[in-house]
Amino acid sequence: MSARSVAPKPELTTRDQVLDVAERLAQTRGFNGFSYADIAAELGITKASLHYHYPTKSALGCAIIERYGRRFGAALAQISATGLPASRQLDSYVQLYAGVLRSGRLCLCGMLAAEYSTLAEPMQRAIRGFFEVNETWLTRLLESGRQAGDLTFEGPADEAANALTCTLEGAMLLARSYGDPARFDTAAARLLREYAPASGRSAARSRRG
Amino acid sequence: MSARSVAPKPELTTRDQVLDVAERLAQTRGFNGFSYADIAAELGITKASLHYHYPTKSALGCAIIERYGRRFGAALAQISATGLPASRQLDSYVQLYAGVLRSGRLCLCGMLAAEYSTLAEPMQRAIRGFFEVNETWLTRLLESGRQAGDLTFEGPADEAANALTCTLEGAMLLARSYGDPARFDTAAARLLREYAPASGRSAARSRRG
DNA sequence: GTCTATAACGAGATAGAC
DNA sequence: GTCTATCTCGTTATAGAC
Repeated sequence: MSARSVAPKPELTTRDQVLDVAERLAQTRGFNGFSYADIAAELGITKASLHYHYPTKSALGCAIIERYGRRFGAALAQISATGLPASRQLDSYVQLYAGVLRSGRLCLCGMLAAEYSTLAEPMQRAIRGFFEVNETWLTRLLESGRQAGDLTFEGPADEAANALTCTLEGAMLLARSYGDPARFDTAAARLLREYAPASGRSAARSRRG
Repeated sequence: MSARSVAPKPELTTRDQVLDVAERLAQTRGFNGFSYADIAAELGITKASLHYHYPTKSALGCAIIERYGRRFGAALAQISATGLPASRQLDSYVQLYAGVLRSGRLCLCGMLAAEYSTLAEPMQRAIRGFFEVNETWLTRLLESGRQAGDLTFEGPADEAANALTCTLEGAMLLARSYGDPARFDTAAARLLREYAPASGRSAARSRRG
């Protein structure tokens, strides 16, 4: 029985460990806020070894975004696959962001959006790609939710999706500056009340009223 | 007639010119995205001269935030002084942000919020101070506007103010990444429709309908 | 108030041994 | 695949002349 035929080994390759550390640093300190030396120190290897896996920092940056986007896309697909009402899927979507913030990080691409003008073009392209995937998914969710009478909002669904994402990204940024993650939650709760007034927490409200 | 008794001279001191350049760089590239060398080159002076005016980069950072906050506060006071209906004042407030974006910049403190964890504590404190001034002003506007029947929103005014700011900050970030300032405008227009449904553009809508 | 010169360090990156 | 050693450059910051 070869190692390849059994379940994937829990041990991570150095390549993946590097990506893990770099991703976390990028989400907490920004791409210009960490160096190869930081990663090397944390993993107990040398900077030279890092360059073997990721020749340039820009290449590392692209790899981070790519993997992050892949995982994010998979999470969206998983939400879609539940077949739940749009309002519930919207809640799950918001929880995706909330979970990142609770883990002490910001959205990778929100972070990189701030540093956008200092990043190499391949990284810029990858960031735009992330937001486009996000917007496409969210637009479809909003559109179908409105048609089903489960979601309520005015105007084009893509504009609503854009506004929604802006609020979530901004809320992460401000919540961390205030050192108060609850700020994200209240902003998110307002969004859900706005878009899905008849679902979830409104049951609690009708129990109260 | 001494120079002090006449109108303020248009010539800026080096101190102010440094602040101007540093502010613009911070708003476009982030605080970790520029160096003393960048400022010195642009002004045609040496790095050593910069250190005479601002001994450390952190001191420069604090000075930038302080002046930015002072100007922002003055702009808010000017809006208040108009005595216009809250809905119109809210529109002016949004235009404050729109103007910054149109000039090719992001909100200074939104930018610094992303780099927050890498900044010295005095800068962090200044950033929080900025957001607090902002939130206090906006909360009062929303509260008084709602009481006057000019604005409509649910829940505590401070939570609404927080959500509103999140959307504007996030919209600036995303609009620039997309290279599409109009994204900010559509997100802002949605906000105004949400909070002031009976004012301004609704007149255009009723003319259409 | 601005300069030259330089210190002291950290960054990204490469060559070549093992 | 990881290491040692090194390069080159950019960074913040300081000393001291003018």
